[in-house]
Amino acid sequence: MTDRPHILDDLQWRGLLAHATDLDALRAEMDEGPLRFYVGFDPTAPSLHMGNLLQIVTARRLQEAGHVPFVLVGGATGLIGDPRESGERTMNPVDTVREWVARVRRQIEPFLSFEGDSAATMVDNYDWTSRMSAIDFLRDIGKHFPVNRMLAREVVRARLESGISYTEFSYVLLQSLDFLELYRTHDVRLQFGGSDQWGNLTGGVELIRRAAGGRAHAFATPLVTRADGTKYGKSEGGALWLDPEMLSPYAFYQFWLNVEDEKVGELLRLFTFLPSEDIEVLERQTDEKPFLRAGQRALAREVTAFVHGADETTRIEAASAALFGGGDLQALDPVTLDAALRETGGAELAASEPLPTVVDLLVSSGLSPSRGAARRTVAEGGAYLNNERVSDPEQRPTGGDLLGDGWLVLRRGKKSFAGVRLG
RNA sequence: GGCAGGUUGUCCGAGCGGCCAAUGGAAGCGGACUGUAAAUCCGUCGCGAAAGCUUCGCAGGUUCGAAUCCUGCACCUGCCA
Repeated sequence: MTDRPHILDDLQWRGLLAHATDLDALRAEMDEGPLRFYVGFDPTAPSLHMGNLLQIVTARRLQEAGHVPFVLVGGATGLIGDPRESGERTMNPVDTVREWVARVRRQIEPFLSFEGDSAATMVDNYDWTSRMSAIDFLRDIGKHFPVNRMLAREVVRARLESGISYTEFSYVLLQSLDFLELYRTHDVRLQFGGSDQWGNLTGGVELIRRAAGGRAHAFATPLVTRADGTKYGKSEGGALWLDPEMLSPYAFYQFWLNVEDEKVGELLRLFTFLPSEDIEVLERQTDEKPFLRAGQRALAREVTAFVHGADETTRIEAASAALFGGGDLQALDPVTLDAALRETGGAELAASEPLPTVVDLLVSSGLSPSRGAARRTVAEGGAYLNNERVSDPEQRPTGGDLLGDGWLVLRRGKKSFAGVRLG
């Protein structure tokens, strides 16, 4: 191992410390030896997404620096719901939450090491929360939370007008209880999370101080936004899911590849494990020759490889090169073409005579949500068959249009490809 | 429990008996310019080839005709108890 910077300096340099409790004190504790830390994920969906990925990557950085992760999946908190400004959440059915807990656990496992000196531990707050009686909860936990302070929290204040249930209002107590529990049973002394969690994080630190007379630490990672300040993490058709069933690795890669120039450096720092020297070189390249998209390429490669694996990433890069290379699709060898179109997704149709119209193909490939939308796309000049613009919605490909072993390459707009295979 | 106000398309938000598939904004989508970037400009934006069909919290009703009026129900907000 080369002489790496101190983990806190690295996190700082990467811009991961948006808020933090006393960093000098935290550093002193870290320097005494491995520190046990925790980060939690509530099962609010069947898959984790970009925002959670930042926490996972951060946990991994800390683990690689020798500290010991406790990953909490919120089987209990997921049943309650963290208040958000947009309004009261609909409570998810118990069975659904239980299933999501299992899925999220499985999803996290590959990203951390569960063996060796700094082996991670997976915990579920349902284990201790469900056993607690309402009396104990109110006496032992509730007593430490002044309501006037709770009311002063930003989310809560935002919700006082529109309304907030007691259920969501109590959320911070549960998350604070988690920290206290892990502090007591496993000597966990650091929690981090997204900056929207800052109130919940400090709630736990405060509770440990009041209830156990202990000292704990917390830091929050920044909210990742687009250059114009709007929220990130949207890809075509929804959130940037980590589950390959919910968002294809190809689409995941494309998301990172299309990041704005202004954000490349920031995202490289936050999400990749590249050393600072490499990132600085990429930042300079992006600045001087943005059209080469060196930063975006590295970012997309690194993050996709972390989430979906190096082999898959190599295939995606080859697919992207084939489809966006500007070359003649006819000239591509069938194996490359076949591999590329498998990455983009699409459809497999039974060969029929005559072949379906372009409109039908756009719909069956998933590129257009309805036939009306597909017709519109054609009318707007945004439909392409084998990279040639189509002007007649009723146009039907012929046998001569089939590439490789029976593929048609559909494209909507500049960058949405889909392969339709007739077999 | 009482009184008042609210529930409109992905979101915000107009409409208050026919001219409403429903003004406007945002998001989305397509085109132009570029670098598979941003910004900008233009177009588009329920389903259907069309006839037409389904939408304005839910269920009924009045009317030739309802998002618009009436009744009941659900949920939300405020004031009172």
